[in-house]
Amino acid sequence: MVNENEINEFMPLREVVFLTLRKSILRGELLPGERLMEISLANKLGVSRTPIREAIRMLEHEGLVVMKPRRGAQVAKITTQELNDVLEVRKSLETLAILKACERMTEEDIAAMRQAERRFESFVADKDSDLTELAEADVAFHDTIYQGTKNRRLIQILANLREQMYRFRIEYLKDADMRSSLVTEHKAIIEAVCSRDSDKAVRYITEHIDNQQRVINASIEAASED
Amino acid sequence: MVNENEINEFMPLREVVFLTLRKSILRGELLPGERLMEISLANKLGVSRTPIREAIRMLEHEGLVVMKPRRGAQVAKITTQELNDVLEVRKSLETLAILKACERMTEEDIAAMRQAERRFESFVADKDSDLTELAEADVAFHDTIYQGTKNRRLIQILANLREQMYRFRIEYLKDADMRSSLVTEHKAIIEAVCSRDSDKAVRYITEHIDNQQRVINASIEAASED
DNA sequence: CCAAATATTACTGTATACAAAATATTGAGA
DNA sequence: TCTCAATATTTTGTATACAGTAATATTTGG
Repeated sequence: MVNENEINEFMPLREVVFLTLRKSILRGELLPGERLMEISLANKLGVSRTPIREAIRMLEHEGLVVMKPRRGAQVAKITTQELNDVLEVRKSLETLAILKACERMTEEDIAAMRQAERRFESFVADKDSDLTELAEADVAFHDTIYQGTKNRRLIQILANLREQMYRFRIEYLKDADMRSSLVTEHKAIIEAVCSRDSDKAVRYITEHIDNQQRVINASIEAASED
Repeated sequence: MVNENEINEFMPLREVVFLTLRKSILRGELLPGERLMEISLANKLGVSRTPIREAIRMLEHEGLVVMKPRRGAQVAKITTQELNDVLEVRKSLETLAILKACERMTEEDIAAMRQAERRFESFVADKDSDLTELAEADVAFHDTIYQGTKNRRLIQILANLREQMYRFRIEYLKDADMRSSLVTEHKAIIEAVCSRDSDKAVRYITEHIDNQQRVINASIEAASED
């Protein structure tokens, strides 16, 4: 939709601001509830209020910020309820995605998926790789599946739902055991897709998401005890 | 998300402009490919360019307009491919919705659903009722199911997907036979939900969407022959 | 009369200015 | 010292101004 992510010099400032603010929110640099004040943001980023406001409109529509009437924007708070709502939808759409991927992935698509998995695996093997790299490699792997569905709308919605959970994805990547079991799960998914075995693929992806859900809920429980 | 739809006088102009433009696009008054020029829109709506631009940012993020670099916004074109992409996702999420509705709808929710259906039925019976009323009553019926899921994210995404197809929904309501079969389908869905029979409910809702898909694709075929 | 070069126009992208509203602050009186 | 009102400050919402670029019209040479 908006996002092709190549920051070239012809990209409008609003896009740059949008990407910058979104990254800050998803990485937790801007905390939930924090106010986004236009003038200070404008000063910090060295632009005027106009592109700041337009970026906020985009973030608002994506659900990452909420507008308080006459009080401006603040970073959206995520409740356990909302997170589980997202996961419920996501599980359904991930299932649809893997089904369609089984039907529609070409040999090249499958090669790209294997390639992405190998990359993720190498980051897991490397003890020095940081969480951001790891998370990106995981995203890239799942993206190859999404792309395999050939359904642009599905790709877009899934990418969006994933972003809503970025902060929590980081959590479950901290655990080394979790990482290696992710590799196992990825490989099972790949094999199922390769043999076009949609029943198996659905089973594995469901398990994959369920595992994530468990870890995320546990980490929220832990966090709410602070 | 953005949309609580009560146009009160404290609503920012950007919201009013956003809702106005969206309605125009969905009702086909602004045609696909048509350019949205800021100054003329500003003059027409009696506001300055600022709220127009912010509304365009929201529409852009919703996918209803696309930005051509340095050429501004134009109404997004919908291809058959895109429409079928939307329908594929929608079928999956409608299925999820009816499942969760079976689990979670309260007696009041079910009463509201029956009520909405009766209203739709009376519009169908009335030969004078216009298509817009009919479409709204149909929307209201399905909304009661969405609300029954208690999943705000799901409600929001389904509402959004439905909007993408507004133009085509009108098509299949033109046929009187179609309308009465809609009533039958609605009733079947209600009974399944009432008895918490999720298998049956899923079967009926799938059929419901499949019927829509058939009619819409037929109407697009017909239209593309112009 | 046609084509290329140039001038003009129109529109976007960005910055800034101004008004109204909300919030914070100050000060007077009890 | 506390409370409440008046004032100041901050911040949003909207309008407008200005610059740069792409599209279009115009002119000029062949």
